[in-house]
Amino acid sequence: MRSSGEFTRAVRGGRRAGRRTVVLHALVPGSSAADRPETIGPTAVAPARIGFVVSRAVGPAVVRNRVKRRLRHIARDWTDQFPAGSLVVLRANPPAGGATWTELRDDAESARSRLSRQRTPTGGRSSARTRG
RNA sequence: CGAGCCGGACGGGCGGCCGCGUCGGGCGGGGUGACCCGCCCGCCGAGGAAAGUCCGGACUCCACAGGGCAGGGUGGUGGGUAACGCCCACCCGGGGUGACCCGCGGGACAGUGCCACAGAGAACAGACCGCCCGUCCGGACGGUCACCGACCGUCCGGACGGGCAAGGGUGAAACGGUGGUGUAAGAGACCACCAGCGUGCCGGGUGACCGGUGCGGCUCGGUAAACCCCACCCGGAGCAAGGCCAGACAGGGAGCGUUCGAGGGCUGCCCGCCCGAGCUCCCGGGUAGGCCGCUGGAGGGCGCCGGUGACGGCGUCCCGAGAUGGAUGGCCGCCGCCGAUCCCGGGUGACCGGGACCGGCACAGGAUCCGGCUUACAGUCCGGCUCGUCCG
Repeated sequence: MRSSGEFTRAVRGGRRAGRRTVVLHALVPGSSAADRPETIGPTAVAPARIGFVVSRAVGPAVVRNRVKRRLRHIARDWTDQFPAGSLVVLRANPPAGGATWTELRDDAESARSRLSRQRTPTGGRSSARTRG
């Protein structure tokens, strides 16, 4: 995600799951009439898109860049974990600057499984645990 | 060997797997086209401070970048440089035994302001204690008169009048210092030397200034990161500069004005100059996308020459980030350095050598590009120099 409008819509209109180091927002299309899936071409639907928010409260530039790179690494395979057209925002809390790699990964994956499990289209809850 | 001063360099290394960004090549796709997208392969991919954004430039636009006032900056001298508030050398002042270090280092007889507390007195200053002289009072001792008492002399204490500023004490600072003459006691009151101020001459230096010598009045505080004065410098904005393209919409109303000039620009004002037919406000609507600028430059390494040096000249070789929600992340192996624990060997011992395992390895991330400054920083290496001790 690149535009600030998309970030605002995802953070304000989406579901939220908070952990110590990160907060995850996910806006899934179809939940309301205003959030129709964006279309590219006549039939294809855009895949889920992800954005990151790392504020100055996390730390100086070196720390912020490292946190953002780690979050990007974690979220590499998340596009097929959310329905097409979803807007997903992964935001870092201030403790993320001092967290280790495993702490950050576990928090982010925990938040993701919480949101993506409840949004499985078939309603099945056992098949959503695809972590690892 | 110990303590220390100055300068310079580095700031983890090698390798494997997955992933990311630019560029080049290949294949495929979209589009009339400019161009864009996907996959594969290859090369490359953060710093000495990339930081703070404090100075100086290059570059871009403002027509030229004019004069005065205001404003800002700099402040020993000479040089280096594209330029600087930077660097080098020297001068002066201060500190250190020394190598060296520190200095926002013009002007306080152009003017104005301010100097707290303490202290007697703080800027044409002042007399608390004190020193000296005189008068008076009291006391002690001695002398004279045969005694009480009186008078005279010496000493002590007090009051009053006057002289003094040497000594004590206060302070960051007390209107020169030392010695002498002088005096009732004293004082640049006078004398010698010294310090300081002003001024003349001689010598050295491009210069700041230094050395020597004569004269003068005798001493004349500090603060200009207080106003101010003097000299010199400074046009404004900044890569979101600026340029090209694509795309979209929808206009309506009011006011001022078209050479008798609205409105702009040149800095804040004035003068002077230039552009000039649109400009301002209200209501309503649309867009905020792409490309260029964009990285080879006052660039770096080495050698020679000039210069005390900063630096300059010549020759030769090398150049391998250009993102735009902003590319460096994840996992692993070996080595290096530091710290704790344990084991083995040597030694009476401080300790030395070897091994195992655990933990740690700083400060910090480009955004137009350079030259500086400042600040942060685990640790390592190199060179030069000083002082002390011991040995020869």
